[in-house]
Amino acid sequence: MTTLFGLCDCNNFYASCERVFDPSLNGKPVVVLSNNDGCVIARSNEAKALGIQMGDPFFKIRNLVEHKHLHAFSSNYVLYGDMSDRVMQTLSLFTPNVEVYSIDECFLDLGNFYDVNLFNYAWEIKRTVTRWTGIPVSLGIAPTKALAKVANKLAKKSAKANGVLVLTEPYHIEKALEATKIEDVWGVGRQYAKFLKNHHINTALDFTNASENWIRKHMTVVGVRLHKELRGESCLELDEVAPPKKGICTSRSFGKKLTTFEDILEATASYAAKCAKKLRNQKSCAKLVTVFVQTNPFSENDRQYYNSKTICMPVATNSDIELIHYATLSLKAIFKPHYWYKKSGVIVTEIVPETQIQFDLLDTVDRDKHNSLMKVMDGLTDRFGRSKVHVAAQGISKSWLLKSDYKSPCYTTRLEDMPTVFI
DNA sequence: TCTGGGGTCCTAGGACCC
DNA sequence: TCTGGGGTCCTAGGACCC
Repeated sequence: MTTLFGLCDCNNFYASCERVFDPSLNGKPVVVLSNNDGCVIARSNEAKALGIQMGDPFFKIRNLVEHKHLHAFSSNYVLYGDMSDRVMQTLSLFTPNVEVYSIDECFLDLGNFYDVNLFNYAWEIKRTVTRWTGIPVSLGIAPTKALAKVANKLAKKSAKANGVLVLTEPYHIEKALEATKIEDVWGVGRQYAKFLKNHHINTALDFTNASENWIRKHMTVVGVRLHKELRGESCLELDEVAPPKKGICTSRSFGKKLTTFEDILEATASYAAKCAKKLRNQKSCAKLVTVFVQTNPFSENDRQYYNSKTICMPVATNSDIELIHYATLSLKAIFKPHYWYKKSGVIVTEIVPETQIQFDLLDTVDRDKHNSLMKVMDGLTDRFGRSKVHVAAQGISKSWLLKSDYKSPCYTTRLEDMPTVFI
């Protein structure tokens, strides 16, 4: 069977989302910042042209806001998630089999489309997505996922391709591999790129010409899979249904350095509640909860500390109340006074479906009561917005809150102005 | 002053068992 | 004191992705 994959990805996705709702930003340099307005995580083409790099700390480029009319936005994930759904829904009209690979990327199974004019079809997809959602996209089509990635990258880079590239002819595939630097290949990160270049493998084409045994020896079976994929042998299938997550993590840097147990507990309790909500969304429970804390590694004058503690809970749970309880115990075990803390996080693992929980004979928790309480809380959250109802440990001072000074309005959602309720 | 967050997969090595 | 092979499970660490 001959395989054929499309990879559609949104150009400069977060920056494009901000533009959809404020067209006056078109043609101007735009960046979107990470949580806490820490560093740059998305750039419009104009921002790239100013020399701004992915991951640049915002404080180092802040001067460009004034001097180069740079527009900077705090990240607004609710908006981006919503726009992502619209793009994915539009794409799924063009083939029944799609894999949402990330918030801004989607693989399309085009295995049944060999007899249509792929070039025209690709353009139809691109035009429709842009017309219906306002988000510009690029589309690469090729016989394997890794080659579709190559095609997508060139589609974006080449002025001639202008956002669409179909790679089905061996000659075109070879030319594309030759034009792709090894560090730009999907699955080749910084370490492998350095290693491969030391062995005179500078392009994707060089990589396909290396021996499989040599690659297995130095890059494990993952490298071998990539080798096959780039040579046109499809090894990676389309994963239409996302498998349930094996671990869920919520962690943030604080808006400022914290030192008291109470402040850090408030933040950590909130992260525990977020993990519980993520678990409920995927209808599962977790048995292990890990809490970590750390100081700011960039503050060279501060004494540094990192520690984590994992607790195995008696029964797997997805209740805010229980997770906060055990997260608190974990935090108590690792918290040390007189440090300036910058970040904490909660990780839940050993995740099982809600319906397959091992109960404990000595369990004293009224689980039915917890479950119905969580249902009520989720219902209120859905109606009135996030953080309107929560467990008291999450506190009201919120001195740990993230900085988010440049956030755009919630264009696609509306949060009612309701008072916060504690339980 | 100010440097993100959330994931996956693979391997090597140690502990332990028969 | 010396001697073997094979299996499983767990963990830490390293690589990668967006």
